Amino acid sequence: MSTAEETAGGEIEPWGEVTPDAARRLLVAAVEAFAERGYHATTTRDIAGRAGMSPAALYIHYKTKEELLHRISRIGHEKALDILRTAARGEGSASERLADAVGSFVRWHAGRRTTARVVQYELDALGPEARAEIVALRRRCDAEVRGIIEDGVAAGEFEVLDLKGTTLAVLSLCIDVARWFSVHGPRTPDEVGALYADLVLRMVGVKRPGAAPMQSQK
Amino acid sequence: MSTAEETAGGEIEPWGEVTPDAARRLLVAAVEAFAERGYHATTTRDIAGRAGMSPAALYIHYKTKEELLHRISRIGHEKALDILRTAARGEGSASERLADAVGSFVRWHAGRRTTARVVQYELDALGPEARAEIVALRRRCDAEVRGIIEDGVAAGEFEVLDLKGTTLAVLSLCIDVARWFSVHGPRTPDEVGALYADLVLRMVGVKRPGAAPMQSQK
DNA sequence: GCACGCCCTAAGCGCCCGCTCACCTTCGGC
DNA sequence: GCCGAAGGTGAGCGGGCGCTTAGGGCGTGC
Repeated sequence: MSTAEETAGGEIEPWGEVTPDAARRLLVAAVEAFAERGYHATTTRDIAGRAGMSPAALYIHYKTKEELLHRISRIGHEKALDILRTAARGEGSASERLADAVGSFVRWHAGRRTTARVVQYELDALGPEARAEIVALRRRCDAEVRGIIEDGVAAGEFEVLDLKGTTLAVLSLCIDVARWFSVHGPRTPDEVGALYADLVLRMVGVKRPGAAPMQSQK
Repeated sequence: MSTAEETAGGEIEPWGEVTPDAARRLLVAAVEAFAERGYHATTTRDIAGRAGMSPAALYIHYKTKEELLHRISRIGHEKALDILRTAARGEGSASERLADAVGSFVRWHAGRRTTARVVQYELDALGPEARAEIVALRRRCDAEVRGIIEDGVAAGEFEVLDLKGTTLAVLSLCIDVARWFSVHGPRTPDEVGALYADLVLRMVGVKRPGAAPMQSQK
């Protein structure tokens, strides 16, 4: 694999699946620009400039500016769904799987904040068809989390009054990390993940969430 | 007061303080447009059109499009701060005040979703000075919530491991309501407020949050 | 009854947007 | 060494943007 699929942390290199190289550089530039300024405030000239190309080069690899956003959104949502699905289908109790899901989901939103910001907050800039495709992926994310909580209720581990509302709140809490998290802030993605896993276990009524929590880094 | 300061619910009519009438209509139109499409995707022609005026009329009352956003943001944040301050300085235990703060804050984000969306998500479109002013208001909101949680910890009602992190998460949870809430959805603002008050009490470690919860409307 | 000041409009300026087009370079295959 | 495809560039088009300006109704004071 010449495109460096694996990083030191064992994580798959993001955007590794996008080829050729020029198309990937444009896409990465677009993610940065969209995250900083928002889709509508970003110009195609800015994207091309960040990728070290002329404005016209963008249109060799992408039909429109919206196609860039669509591709980013789909890849990002597939990654998010993958994270939640892996945690949901893992071994362990519902409490462990929920903590794992929230922890890794939050780590992704904090660590890959630029991508997450675009993925979670620029949805409305897509046209109706593209939007519908992405919304379907989001519903599958919701179903994964709801499944874990249902398991916990069935097993008597959790105590929730409103299954759908609680699921919505848990996902909402995680997603909003992309809005406020800053690399210059006092917390690492791991720390936020651990904090949020604990908070979510409390939300679903686990008695002693701190008994064997995910370890904070410091 | 000829401008209908009070509504049936006893709530102050929003934007009642904005005069003259034409300026208020333009501001309300801008709130709707910004909430629907985002600040950058909204044109001054669209705002003026919604207010039933020509594009030039906007500039009689506002110097720039950004001044509209600034005014909306300041008024909205002052309202949000007022809601939290009222709850924080009320009577009752820390649990009751926290439930009250979260409940009313969430009701505002759901019931006045268009305003809240602009206020919470279009901050980055402001210039540096205006942005700094709004950020200061946000910090005061944070301080109000943190104060209640501190009180609860001191009184032995709450059990939190990370005061600042928990405060951040509580506010984040409430704010994100503006992103997902829909008037076409199955929940009323009151119901979401009650649900969230319960979830937040659980997050801070209150043992039996449902013992005397805020009543749902139905 | 008429001059004045307050709102508002029609028209349009200068700019920059998304996107296109004609042309140029590079490079592997034979 | 020539050729065509792939991938790039410079210039620029049509249009919509934020905002300005000259001037028109119209209620009000006297």
